[in-house]
Amino acid sequence: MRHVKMTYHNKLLLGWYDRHHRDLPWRISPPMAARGQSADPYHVWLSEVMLQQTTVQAVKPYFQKFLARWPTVVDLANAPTEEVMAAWAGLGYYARARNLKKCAEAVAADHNGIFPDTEEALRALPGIGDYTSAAVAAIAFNRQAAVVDGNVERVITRLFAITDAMPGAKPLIKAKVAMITPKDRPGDFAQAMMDLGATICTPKRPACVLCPFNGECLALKLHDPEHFPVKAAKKAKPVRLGAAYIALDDQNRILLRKREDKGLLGGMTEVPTTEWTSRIDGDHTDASAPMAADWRACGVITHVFTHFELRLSVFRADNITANTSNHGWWEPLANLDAQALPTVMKKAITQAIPQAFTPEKG
DNA sequence: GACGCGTGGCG
DNA sequence: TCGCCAAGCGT
Repeated sequence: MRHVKMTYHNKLLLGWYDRHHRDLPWRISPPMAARGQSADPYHVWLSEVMLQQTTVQAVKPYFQKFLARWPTVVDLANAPTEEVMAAWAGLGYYARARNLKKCAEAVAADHNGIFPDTEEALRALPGIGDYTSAAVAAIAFNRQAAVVDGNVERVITRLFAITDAMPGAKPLIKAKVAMITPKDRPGDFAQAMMDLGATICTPKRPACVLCPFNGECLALKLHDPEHFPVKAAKKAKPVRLGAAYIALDDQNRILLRKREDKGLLGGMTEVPTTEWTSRIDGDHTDASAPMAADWRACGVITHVFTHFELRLSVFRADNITANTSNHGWWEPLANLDAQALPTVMKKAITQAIPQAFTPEKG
């Protein structure tokens, strides 16, 4: 009885998916899929890592850029880490880029440049967790893996009206997904569930009237789909303060440094800053600057990270004698676009030098 | 299990 | 305006 019901779910969902197929750069065309082709594992893996906690819109240009520059996983494995970090700059969660490089190196060195085709073997690679291993196994290798991301969690908790709070409900959700994942077209099933969550079963104001499950959904029967999934209240975001120093020499070069490989913005490039503390220690001007100079205040920029809000006072000084710094390097302003500068650093530099960066096109 | 970890878009 | 949050992973 239950098996018959779930088969019905699959038909509803895959029917909807075939009618609403989204043309994304990492997917193969429906005619190719109909011929039994699967997407390139390298493309699937690269897109899935980029899509971790990141919107399709933001990922598209980065995916195209990476694929054009490093057409195969071996090309990526052989690339200089600094170039990979610079190409990732702006996309966020930079540990993903560090692990992306490590994963490519592992595939090249330990798997002959060929991605392993099982969920378990994929799960052992750097940066590949429960979600990504299942997604790559299902989408690239046609494995019957239970793919659970934030979209699927939302769809499943609504479909079955699961009232257990997150993240405690994850095992139950995984079990439900495993129960309804078909042996036939598991990759399409996974992508259909995620597309449904992204376009119909949205966090706010879901379009239930258009949903293929609207005759089955228990949360809709309760007239409260927005109530699912149940989540615990979040903590308040603390504020941290600091100062950033835009140092320019007489050749129009700016002083840059590389951050430690671990932690916040790990491995990325920055301008000199003070520590980011919960209160102002000293006046955050000349005393905390990287060198003595005629520092001029340029205003304050605010940047919100995952777990705190940062307010940076920006200072600028010109015509500095370059050898007065004993760490970092002096980079011509014309080369700023090619640096591994995270968005918060671009904001600080732009505050002091409005025309520092070339606007992105497309 | 809880926390650290970016960014940009949207209502 | 501003809080929410998006195809999670590592520790």
